[in-house]
Amino acid sequence: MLFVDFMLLSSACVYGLRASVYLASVSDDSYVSITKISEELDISRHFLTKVLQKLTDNDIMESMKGPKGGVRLTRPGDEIVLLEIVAAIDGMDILTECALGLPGCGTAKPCPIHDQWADTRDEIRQMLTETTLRNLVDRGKAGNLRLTEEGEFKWA
Amino acid sequence: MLFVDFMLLSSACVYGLRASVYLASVSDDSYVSITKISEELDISRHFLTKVLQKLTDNDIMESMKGPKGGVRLTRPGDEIVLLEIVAAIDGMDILTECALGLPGCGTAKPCPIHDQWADTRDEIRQMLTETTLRNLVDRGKAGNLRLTEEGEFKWA
DNA sequence: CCGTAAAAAGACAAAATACTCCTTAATCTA
DNA sequence: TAGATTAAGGAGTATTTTGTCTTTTTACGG
Repeated sequence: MLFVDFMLLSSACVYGLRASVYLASVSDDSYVSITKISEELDISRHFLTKVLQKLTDNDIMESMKGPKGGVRLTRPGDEIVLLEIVAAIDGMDILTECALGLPGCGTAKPCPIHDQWADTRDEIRQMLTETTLRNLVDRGKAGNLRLTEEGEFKWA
Repeated sequence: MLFVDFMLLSSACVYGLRASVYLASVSDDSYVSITKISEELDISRHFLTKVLQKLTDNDIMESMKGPKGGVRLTRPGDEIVLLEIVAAIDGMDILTECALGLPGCGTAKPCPIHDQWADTRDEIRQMLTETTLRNLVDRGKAGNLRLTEEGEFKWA
């Protein structure tokens, strides 16, 4: 499922976000297998496994092996903000790096675009920090919004 | 000159922006050779040549071959906004695509993050639309801001 | 204890991006 | 007109990201 052009977030990060929203939407405390998630969201199972490992490594999810195993969120959806997921998968660079790609750009050694970009970056950070998984689930359920390419996803 | 991590803009786009700001800063009407630009900004000459071809294809720059040839901006720096350069090199996808990577996401078929992301995207678009090359040159000259990694660049 | 189901881990393949090199075409200068 | 210089064009390389496949480890259920 390759989307040809440039995006703000990597594919891996988008998959992680969608899976996290999905888990938040079905959350009783039970584990959900990655196979199930990959089928619901139409994402490559093996690739999603690797992506979600980063989230378990960062204590955003926890996993259990064996039958009845799978993954689940470590905290309720209203306590997990999007920034945690983005940071775990793509890192914080998008929120710290210079838009001109000059390493070390900052208030001490700014490039001409620095202040302009810093404002925009703060908007992104604020959005990612203020939005919880629960917010997205509520919005998704209220508006019957899609979580898959074809829009066939049914909210629990 | 490979910057390892994820960035909002591609390397090609960053090179194009830096070269454009450079040209705007030295602009009399003369052509500047790409070799000169690549040396001033410490960018691979061959790669920069390809990037700048996209800008000439999009009538942001014009070129001339032969001795005394090179490239120059087609318009004064205060008439060229950053969005033109970004669109020519990276395309408009960053300003139209869904943050969840769902093709076709929009007001008609929104994903749960759509409205949230649309606001942020508008901030980026506004910044890229309101900022001219001249703005960056003025800011660069006023603050002696760097345009290269080592900050050795001298504004004309 | 055994078979099965699931995540974890690692090797591999494909695609996109970033970069290099070589040849060709255009234009200037002598 | 000839030689030099510079952009354009095309082919090839390297690295990263994305995706696949196989094996191993862990846990459940009989």
